[in-house]
Amino acid sequence: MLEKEPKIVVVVGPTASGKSDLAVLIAKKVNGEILSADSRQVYCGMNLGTGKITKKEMNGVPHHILDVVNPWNSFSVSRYKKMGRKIINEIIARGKTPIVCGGTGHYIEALVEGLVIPEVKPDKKLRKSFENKTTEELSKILKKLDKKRWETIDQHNPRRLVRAIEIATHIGSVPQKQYDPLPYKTLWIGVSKDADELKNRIHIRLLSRIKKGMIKEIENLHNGKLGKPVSWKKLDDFGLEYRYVSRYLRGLLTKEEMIIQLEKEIINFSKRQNTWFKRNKSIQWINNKNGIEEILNSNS
RNA sequence: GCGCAGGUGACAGAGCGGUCAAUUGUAUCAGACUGUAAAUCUGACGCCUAUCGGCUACGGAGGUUCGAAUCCUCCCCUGCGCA
Repeated sequence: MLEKEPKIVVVVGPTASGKSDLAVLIAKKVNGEILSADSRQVYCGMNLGTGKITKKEMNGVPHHILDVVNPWNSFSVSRYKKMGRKIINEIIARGKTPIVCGGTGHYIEALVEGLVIPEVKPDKKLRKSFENKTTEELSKILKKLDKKRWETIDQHNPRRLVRAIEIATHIGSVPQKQYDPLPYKTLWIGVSKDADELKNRIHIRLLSRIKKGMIKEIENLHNGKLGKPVSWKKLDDFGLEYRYVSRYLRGLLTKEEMIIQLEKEIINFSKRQNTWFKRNKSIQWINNKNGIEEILNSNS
């Protein structure tokens, strides 16, 4: 085994599992810098609702890809991958270890495993024109444009269908799925918690976030206190805290309903995250900070 | 205790003579994932069976009917109104 081969560490797991703390701990041990892999923490001003790590919690460890875009602008996996790759190279050039930490599987797949994203930018006009089409209609359109992709795509998913049509109209067809993985040795660590404990952590964390002013944070986003107002639609699309708190602010839910529904959604989300990570057989699962030392040593 | 409204699968809540193991939502379980990914989407969900199919079910007990979750009788229970 090559001694000096650059290595990266990837810490994954469902929301509220304690990834961020663990990543900081690892960073301290291996002289690392952290790259967040979270599709919501990239936005400025979305802190409490996303559970973004605080300066204090960072404990001196540099963190990247947090607060890189304003919430009224859009972001994408593709941009994430480009930014992340650049930063990883810089960290390695500095002789340090990149630690990717987050719960957005798709982003990690692009950044680390190298899922190649077709170079077709979102076409707002096209998307708008398909807004009112039924799923069946979209499916038919795709079938005509790109039979091959049509055969494998989820026929019921309008969002995917639109994207596939978008790619096909711009470059003829959807290219085959391919990967350009990072050329570094990768250590995958997953943080797992048993279902009841995770639920409990989610519950406690939600109440604490509300107490710290999460509702105000979201109200400010919509009121434009950060520069430009973020539309209700956009907040709804951010999901979870942003979706349910904004529905409460709009008077669509009572505070109690908001909390109950939101908590359920967070739990469901954590299950979806688990489903995603489960298929990556390289991940070594641990349920607390103990034993992390062994994993780091045995794989170095 | 008289009046009215009800009792349906884990819960909510449709169905009101056959096409009902029973619409739908929630919960639960499993899954997908090519520039929105905390988004978006799929499947299973009474019991037995690989499948065909079989069995038990709509508060309880009877009854009418070729056939009842659906109609009738009595009983039990719940909510609201009047006492």
